[in-house]
Amino acid sequence: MALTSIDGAQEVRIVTMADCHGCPAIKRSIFSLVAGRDRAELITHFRLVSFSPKATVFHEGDREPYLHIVRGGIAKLIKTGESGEERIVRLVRPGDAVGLELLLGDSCRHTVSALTRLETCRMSVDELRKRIDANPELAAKLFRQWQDGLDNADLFLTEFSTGTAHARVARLLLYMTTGGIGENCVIPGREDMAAMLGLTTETVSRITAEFKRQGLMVPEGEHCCETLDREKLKTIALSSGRSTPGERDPGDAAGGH
Amino acid sequence: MALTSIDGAQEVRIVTMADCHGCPAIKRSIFSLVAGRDRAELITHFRLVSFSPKATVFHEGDREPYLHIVRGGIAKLIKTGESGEERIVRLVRPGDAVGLELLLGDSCRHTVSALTRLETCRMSVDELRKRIDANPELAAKLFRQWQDGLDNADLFLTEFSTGTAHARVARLLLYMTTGGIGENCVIPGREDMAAMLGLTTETVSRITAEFKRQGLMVPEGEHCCETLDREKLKTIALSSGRSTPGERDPGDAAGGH
DNA sequence: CGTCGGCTTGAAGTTAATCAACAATCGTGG
DNA sequence: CCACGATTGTTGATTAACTTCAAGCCGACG
Repeated sequence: MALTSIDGAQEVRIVTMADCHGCPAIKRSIFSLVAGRDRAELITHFRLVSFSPKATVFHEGDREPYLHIVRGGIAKLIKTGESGEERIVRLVRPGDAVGLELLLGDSCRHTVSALTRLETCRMSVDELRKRIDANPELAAKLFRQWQDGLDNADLFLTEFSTGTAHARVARLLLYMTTGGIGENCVIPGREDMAAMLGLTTETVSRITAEFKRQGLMVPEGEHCCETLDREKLKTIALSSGRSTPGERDPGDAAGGH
Repeated sequence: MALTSIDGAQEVRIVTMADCHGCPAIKRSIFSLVAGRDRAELITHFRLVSFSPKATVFHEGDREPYLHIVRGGIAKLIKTGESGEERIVRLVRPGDAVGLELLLGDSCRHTVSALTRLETCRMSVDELRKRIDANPELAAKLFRQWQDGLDNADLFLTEFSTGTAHARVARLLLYMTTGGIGENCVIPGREDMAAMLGLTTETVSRITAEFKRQGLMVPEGEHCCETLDREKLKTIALSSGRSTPGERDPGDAAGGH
């Protein structure tokens, strides 16, 4: 067995002012408005943590003393069903906080793990609570974070859990490679895609393979894909699925060789 | 055209202290800790609003000056897709707030309408904002509200958008008649169920009919259902669906007559 | 009494899951 | 550097599940 429960392949470091300045998440972060001397004090409570892909940040049900703000990379939030199946309920990107529920004294709602290489800024829940009481603007920032989470959840519900398999895959590809999440061009593994879309890995594989054959996506490097035909994918994302009626594409049918 | 946009079949009333005392939502409400003189002042900004089933509270995209706290009944939050199809992304119950996003200056995220007869306590967004700045405990209450929304969204994602149609319907029935939502015994119309489960009304109808024939649910009155076989429904909710292999049930097959 | 909306049912057609095999890729250690 | 086993991705054949289209039913209501 691989020691799945202890895959905290992480590394921890003190945070410097330089880290903060270079932080790609600073704008969206809840601490964006804390500056100068205050920030200097604040960051003594921070730690930089990095996780290799698939490493775990939280386990569902745990009661952690820290929450994390994502600095770089993408993390997935997983709910494990009673029958053991895993469902990815949303992805988080730089600037998002994970573990906000800890602020309320609750236990972790999801298992959070790294989809890509992940870097977070870790902070004590208690410390954060103190600051919230003192600073109403911070509360507003947190409202926004929660709202972002909700919007994200709605997105997964409306875009990734509705419609045909073709439409879902198309929508996910667009999502992963546009403003929403994709700074670069990250295409998750088939299993992760399946867990986001409520499909099987086989189905996802078939459909992505089909898209590739049709030239709608051209893989570049590992889990990366620079060129995709956004327009056509958008059509598929909207329509109920396959090639638009009337516009059959003779190219693919014979694809299997 | 039916004036669909103006189906605000509502009635508005000033709020009295007695209303507050009798409020079934008082415990979960964000204002639970405001009492005495403060409350007396507070409620001058409240209005009681009641909606008949299907009436609309908010329209997605609108910028309303009020948010609502549900006092009684159940409301549905609807997202309308680009192709016009409606998806119910969650239900809210007494004590829940709708329109929190208005606090952040955003427009309404969902079309909110009454599933059952609905009574809400309406409040000015601006007034609420003032109070938040003055009262950190209120912020904490709001955190909780947002978190409840998130939990609810996760529930819809994991319970109602995954698994076979049988499992989904079973889970929804259990949800509607247990702690989660169901004080009484509300069974939504087939179309609403379909919109929550990502299925067609026909499929939902078939499955509920099947459940009825098997005696798993016995309708009582209009959209109400007192007796249901929770245990068997739980089994169906977990398993991938129909009668467990080996334990075929001879009762149903001939059901059609 | 007739019509309308919501529910049920049937038959046919599609779609995606399942089971099973195989290919490609990765990481590891020889 | 290559060989090996272990993942991860691809593909096919088959079956089960759900949708679609179409019709009929029932109760409410004008």
